[in-house]
Amino acid sequence: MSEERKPLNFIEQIIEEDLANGMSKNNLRFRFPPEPNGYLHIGHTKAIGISFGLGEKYNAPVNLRFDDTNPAKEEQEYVDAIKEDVAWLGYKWDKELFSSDYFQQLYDWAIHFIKEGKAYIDSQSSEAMAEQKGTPTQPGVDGPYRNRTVAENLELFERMKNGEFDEGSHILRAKIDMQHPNMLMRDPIMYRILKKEHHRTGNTWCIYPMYDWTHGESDYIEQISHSLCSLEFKPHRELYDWFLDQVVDQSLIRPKQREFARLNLSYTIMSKRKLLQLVNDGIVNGWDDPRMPTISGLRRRGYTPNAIRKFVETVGVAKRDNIIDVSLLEFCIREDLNKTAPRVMAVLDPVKVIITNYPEGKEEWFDAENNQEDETAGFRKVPFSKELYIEKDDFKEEASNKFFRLKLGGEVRLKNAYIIKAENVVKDNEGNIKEIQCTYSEDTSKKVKGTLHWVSIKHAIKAEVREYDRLFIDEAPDSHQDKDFMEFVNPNSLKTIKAFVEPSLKEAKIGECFQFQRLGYFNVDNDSSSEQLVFNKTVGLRDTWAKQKPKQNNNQPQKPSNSQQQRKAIDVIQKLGKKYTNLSEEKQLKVKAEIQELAKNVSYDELQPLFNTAVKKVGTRIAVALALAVLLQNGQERNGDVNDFINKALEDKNELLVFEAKALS
RNA sequence: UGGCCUAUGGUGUAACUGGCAACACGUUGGUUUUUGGUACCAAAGAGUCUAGGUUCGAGCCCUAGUAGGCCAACCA
Repeated sequence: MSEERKPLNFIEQIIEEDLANGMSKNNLRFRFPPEPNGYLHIGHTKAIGISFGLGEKYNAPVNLRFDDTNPAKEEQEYVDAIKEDVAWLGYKWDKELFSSDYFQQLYDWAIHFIKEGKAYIDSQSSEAMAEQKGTPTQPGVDGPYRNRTVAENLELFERMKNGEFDEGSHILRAKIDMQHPNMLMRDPIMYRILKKEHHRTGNTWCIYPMYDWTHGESDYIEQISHSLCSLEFKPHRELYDWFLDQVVDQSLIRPKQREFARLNLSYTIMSKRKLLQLVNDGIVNGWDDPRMPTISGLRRRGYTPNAIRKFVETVGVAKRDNIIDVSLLEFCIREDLNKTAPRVMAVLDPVKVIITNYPEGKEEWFDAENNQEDETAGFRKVPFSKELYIEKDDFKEEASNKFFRLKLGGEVRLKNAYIIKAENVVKDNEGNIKEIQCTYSEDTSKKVKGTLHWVSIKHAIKAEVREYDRLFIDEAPDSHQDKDFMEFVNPNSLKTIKAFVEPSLKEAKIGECFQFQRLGYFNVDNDSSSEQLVFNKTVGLRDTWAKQKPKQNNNQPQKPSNSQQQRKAIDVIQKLGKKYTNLSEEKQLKVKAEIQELAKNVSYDELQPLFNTAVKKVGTRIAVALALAVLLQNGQERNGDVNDFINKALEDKNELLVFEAKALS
């Protein structure tokens, strides 16, 4: 078997390098460290996928560690929800751990720091400390308590721990460097007083360690080899390493923090705080609302772990900011459901069809294939009768032959049943179509272009269908400095429909996924009961017909084409020039004309700097020559610079350039 | 008066560590089809932010610039 080299992402490359440099594969260990202060969302799935994915790839353990150092925000409810979500995604953690497990060890180390003169108690207000800290562009200054004696520090810290002081009156800081260019190194806080009950340690502690102090040391205690987090923690790495330096035993694994770009999805927000606001403001009905990008929301919407994992895998891992198009997510769920979801028929927006030549009272039960993508899926029975529903959109009195659904005088196939022909329509006083009268033919071998889905009115079950649209109408709702993301909330993100579904769906269970043929994928919502079936639309089928129809809603995002036009002519010329020499002769002529046209809007001052373009950049020089010709024609005088440029071009070995230069001389 | 990170088709990620840019989504055609779905075929779309440099050769290395992001919570 030839070994295929699958490209490695930069984190895998780092690991491979470490392995090559002698690290044992057995020492590989990862962790996923959520703070239990909210629900996991699709963005977290990337972090989960990276660390757990590495665990699977290298057969290494992955800990689930709750970063619970702030009792004010964290709750058991979130711990449970997070565990459920990670497990649902199909990942298995090695140990379930909590940073709070390490509070004693952290405390002991802190004492050690104080004794070594590497930490001290500060007793100022947070405002005073913030002022001394400086700004990103200005260094900080030492505070008045920075040089307390070890004995004094030890005593105060002891009393902090014993609860003798109020919140905010003292803190423990690492003693590093108040002038450090990295603000995180300007004597960062290690402990603060918080007289709150902790979800796990109760009232044992009233001082709690800060993230920076806790995280690296927790990694070290657990012997995590690679500690992976998102980009905004990059500046923390220096501090992470500093803290580690103070305690690390050379014979043990020293964890490495590495950072990747977090996932952003178009038309979506990822901030827990903002998601919470949607919940609190009643924009959505809870964290698991199917419109939410939370894992629980996606689950309820009908997304599968498979699809989400595939998505995260496809998205890749790198270090630059990104916005992933939701269409990729939709592709992943369609791809998965196409293979697995049983097909059924449902009519969401019904219009009545009467089959005039079908006997009154007769019914037939046809075999219908459950899933042509899956041979083992089998068949079910669907009932047929004289009166049916089809979709309103599937009928037009008159239409061009591009419309191959039902029209007067035309024939279509009813999926799994007969071919019918529309003969007549009955309308109410206002001209709305009340029923379509058709005749059927038992010859089903005939070739007809359209196939429609339908339900027998007599047998159909009423069901509620919830159709969702994106929650925001802006591609990046929280990226506008001047506008609040709430301004972009889509008021029509939920549409509730009374639909008719085939009777086989009567026994459908909560969570089950179906393809409503020709419409999309739907799953049974939690709100569903034996009296009232409720479906969520997970995602529609690809609909190439909809694209052909003239667009009715002109809310199309404006094309960024004007920004293209606004690009300065000289820049465009430069760009065109670059590829000039690689083009076919025919295309060269086109580009040449384009450059000549653009050159009319170029000033000499813009062009002049390009005269000394590097010799090897022939294409650019040709473009300059072409533009120069236009300028000269329009009265630009030939000065020394111009002549130098021309002469140099004449001496070039590239024929095209020489040709254009000759035209100038 | 700063530090750090990033820059490749519309989007995302690659490019065997320097050898004339690939894959997926999306887009556009077409074939098949009892889903205008799926599957399959094909096409268009970037010459790698700019300018210099090193090199026989640069998307990969160096220098300078530009643009974007992150850093001033007793949050994580």
